[in-house]
Amino acid sequence: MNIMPATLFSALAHDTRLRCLLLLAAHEELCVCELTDAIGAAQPNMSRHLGHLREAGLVTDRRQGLWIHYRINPELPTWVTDVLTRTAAGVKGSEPFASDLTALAVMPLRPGAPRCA
Amino acid sequence: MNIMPATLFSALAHDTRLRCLLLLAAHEELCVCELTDAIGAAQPNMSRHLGHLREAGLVTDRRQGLWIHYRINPELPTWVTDVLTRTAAGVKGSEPFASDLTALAVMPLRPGAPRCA
DNA sequence: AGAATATATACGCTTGATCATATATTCCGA
DNA sequence: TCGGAATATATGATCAAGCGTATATATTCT
Repeated sequence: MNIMPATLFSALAHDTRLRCLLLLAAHEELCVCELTDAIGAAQPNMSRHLGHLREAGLVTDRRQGLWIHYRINPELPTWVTDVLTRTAAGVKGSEPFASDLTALAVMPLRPGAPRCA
Repeated sequence: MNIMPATLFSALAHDTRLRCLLLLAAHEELCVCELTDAIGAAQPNMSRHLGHLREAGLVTDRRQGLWIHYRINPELPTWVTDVLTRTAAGVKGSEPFASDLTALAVMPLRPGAPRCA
């Protein structure tokens, strides 16, 4: 698995995408509706940003019924996951990243429940 | 010293700027002509990219006579320098970053000598 | 089959990034 | 004080990023 620095950093350069990645770094796997709800983004925007991350090779997707679950690409080179880890540590407790985690935690209907939010 | 993730990653998202930062990470302090020569960029472009890095707070500049020396801002939060260190380790030996270091090493007239390249 | 839900894509638009060229500024040396 | 070198900035053209709206696709449920 190879990734160009410009590809990585361009992907991280938009807050919506970085917020997605940090949520995924904390939760292993999340579906689009969870990310959309936690971040409060419009659905088409979230879809496009996730597509961006997918094309950059940073995340992988898995369809399960109606939902598509995203996770951080497990084949990323270690330096890339290191960058993500350090960034997560650096922004820990600051907005909007902190709110994203709590918003996800209090989200009422998450997949696995009969109906998604 | 504070820096927003989007600011950092936008700055790193362009190869010319990343190459400058990695050169600076390896050499403590470099003047514009050294960076321009090592990377092979057009002078106005280099100036604008350095201005971008300066406005982002990633580098500081110091004027010494004719030359302006740049260095990585020593007041950066640790997570930012961590990101830079990990990135440098990740791209070590790959192009164009490897060539930049050798190009700088063989540069004939570097400041301190009577005339810059 | 048809309705409902989750996700993705297409289109038009606005905004911002990058570059090439030209010009300005700052400083050195004669 | 004048000329030239190093660096910065302005300008205009081009191109990609991002967004809102609308629409398409896929899957499940009835």
